[in-house]
Amino acid sequence: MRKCCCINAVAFFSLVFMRRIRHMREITADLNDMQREACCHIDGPLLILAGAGSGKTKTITHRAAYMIEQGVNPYNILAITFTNKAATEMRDRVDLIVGENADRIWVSTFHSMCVRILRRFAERLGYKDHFAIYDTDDSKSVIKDVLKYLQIDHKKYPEKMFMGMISAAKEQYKSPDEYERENATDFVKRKAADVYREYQHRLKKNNAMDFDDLLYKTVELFEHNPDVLQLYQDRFRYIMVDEYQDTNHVQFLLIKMLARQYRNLCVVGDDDQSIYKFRGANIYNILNFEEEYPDARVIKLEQNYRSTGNILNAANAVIKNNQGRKEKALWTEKQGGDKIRFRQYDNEYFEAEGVASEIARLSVKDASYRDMAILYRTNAQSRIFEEKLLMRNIPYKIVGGLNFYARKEIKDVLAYLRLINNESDSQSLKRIINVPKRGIGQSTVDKIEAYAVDQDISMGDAIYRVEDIPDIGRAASKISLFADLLDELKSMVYHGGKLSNLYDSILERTSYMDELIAENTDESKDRLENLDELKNKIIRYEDDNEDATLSGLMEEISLVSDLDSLSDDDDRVRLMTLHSAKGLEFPYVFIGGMEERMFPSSMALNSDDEDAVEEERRLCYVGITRAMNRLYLSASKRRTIHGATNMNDVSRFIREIPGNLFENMEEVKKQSKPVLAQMGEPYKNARKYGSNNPYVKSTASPAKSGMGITPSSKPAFGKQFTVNRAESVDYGVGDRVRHMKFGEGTVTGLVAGGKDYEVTVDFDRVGTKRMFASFAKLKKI
DNA sequence: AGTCAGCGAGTTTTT
DNA sequence: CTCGCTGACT
Repeated sequence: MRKCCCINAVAFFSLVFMRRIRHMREITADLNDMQREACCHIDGPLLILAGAGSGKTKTITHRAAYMIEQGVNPYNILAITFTNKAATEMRDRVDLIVGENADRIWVSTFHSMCVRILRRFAERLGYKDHFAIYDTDDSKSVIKDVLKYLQIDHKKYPEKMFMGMISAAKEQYKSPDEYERENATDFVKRKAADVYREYQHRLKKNNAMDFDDLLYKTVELFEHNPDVLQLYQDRFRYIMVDEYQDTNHVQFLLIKMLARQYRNLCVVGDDDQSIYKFRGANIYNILNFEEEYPDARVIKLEQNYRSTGNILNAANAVIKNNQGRKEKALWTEKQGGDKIRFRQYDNEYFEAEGVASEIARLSVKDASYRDMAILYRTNAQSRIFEEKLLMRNIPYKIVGGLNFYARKEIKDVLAYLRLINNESDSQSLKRIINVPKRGIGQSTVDKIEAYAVDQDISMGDAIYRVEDIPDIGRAASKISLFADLLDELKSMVYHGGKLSNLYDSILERTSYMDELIAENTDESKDRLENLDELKNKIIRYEDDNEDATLSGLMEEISLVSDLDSLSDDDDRVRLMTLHSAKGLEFPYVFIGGMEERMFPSSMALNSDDEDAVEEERRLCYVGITRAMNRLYLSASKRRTIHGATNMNDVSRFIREIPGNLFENMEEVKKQSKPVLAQMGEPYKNARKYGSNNPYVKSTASPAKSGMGITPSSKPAFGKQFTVNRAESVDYGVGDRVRHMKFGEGTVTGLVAGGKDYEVTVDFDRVGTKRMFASFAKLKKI
């Protein structure tokens, strides 16, 4: 019996041992030499310079798995990523390799890591653990109040300027006092220091932190509480930081503090993909890593597994034009491949149309919609692409863009939830005290606020003392009703009610939903849909978290972006900014707006910062390297921005790509010549004066439904690329159709014009309209 | 207190 | 072009 046990024990251990050996081999088996080296370097500082598509995620996930196999307790591993999506992906992939226990690795973004730490030790900083997280909108309205309070003219000194300065100060880990001291001679910055100080004061009053505070306060916490720092240093013996080129100074400090004891710090990044300088990312964190950690091992991953040779060569050719980068040479085994397609269109409608028609073509024979992405420099560009995709019934998804949580109805309801969660949150209170209308006007709100400031209490407390507030008049009873409503909702939380029920109660008790239903417009229907969507998110949160709490929900909502919910399984074309595309890959990539002043942006071109254009170029590099099989680049000769039409040269980045990499080399050469060379003498002078010049301004009135620029643009503007052939339409007289703006209606006329169909529709809401089929967004229903 | 018209201003990227 | 704000009016 006993012997039997022994044998079993031996067998068991050898089994485990063999499994481990096998695993070790397995873990590193499909890595290349460099990747394997990075994977197996566990102790001491390590810098992995990972070029685009070089298997970076694979390497670090395998590294985590390898560490666990080597006996490192997963509990002692911290992996910091830039986005929640990257965090989830990393966790899933480690799970896949090591199975159980991987969930004990702490994988998170900088911000969510900080929130977790701060919640636990909030009181050491004078905060309550239910503190709210303010987004940019919230901050802005606080700043607005501060400016009013300090009697600073917000027209002369806009909120945005102060926000930028305060943010920059926080990223540098500068307190208001330090900031003031360092800028004593600068009039505006001295003012900014005052705003900064008062802003922080108010945030604290509201028991709220902004995004920058999350990082700042964590560093502050560690600095003043060695015991807390010790706790986390002990826990995080192995630290990995992804996208290290995007870290700012506070993040640098944070990591440095945490890693000080064990020095097992592995950072991964690519200086060529540093595209967040505008929000404080300091590229020198990665460039000078070896100076900070002289004993650091440096490993370069230079083999690209993603893109074909042509695409990679184009990317290399572009990025080569930047100074001051770490020399590296990405290479691939996939030589050749499809050549790059570039095309310049007459205007942005034709450009979008061209892209949409190519997508339609590809979807028929080569690819699924999910394999394709349209990338652009600014969110504003998405609209036209959206229109044209809609017209062709191509399913698409806009990633990022105007944040779901930034919508009015969502912010309103969230403000209720936030206020219930954190009664000090005056900002949320002000937002909803009269939403929906309950007869509490601005002057009343001002009186409550003045009283709260005077008594040094929050507005949330003040509304319970209406009888003490001077001059409140007959609004008092209304305020009390509001306070009662809040009490009722709060009690639901105290009694452990479900969050989704709380949500329903809010909508019900405030009649918020009823009002929208009564409104019965397309817009209100949209809003109702969004509210439903929010409810789904809440239910999903409850399903995913056994210990679902209101503050947990608020946190998730503050820190999770649209980007993170991007799933691979819905078959749609992805539309997003180049920034959002970082870290993703697609077989077919379209980059639109390849024009001077679009990309590189006019901001960058006008900037005194020499590096501004280089950052744009890095962005271009990021964009190009997203493509696996084929890359489409497009530009538009004319583009209407804010009502004015501009003529733009083809982007310098196009000219930086060697001609032989293009499918249509000759055409590209012709098109990428500056516009004035194509247009001839009379227009030369016009260009110099930029967009305010009458010659450049469009004389045609640009059109409500995109009809302003007709297909027959003048030959004087060089070679034409007519893209819109006559569309065939799938509806006829008598059919019901839906228009994006005008709603539903009945087709009453359909006339074939020279190039297009002229459709007459009798809309239910707005009456009869006549439009061209290729521009109207009509869908048969 | 609430609504609505008219005006001016601002437009890069986001955790 | 599209918000957002102001100020006059109901």
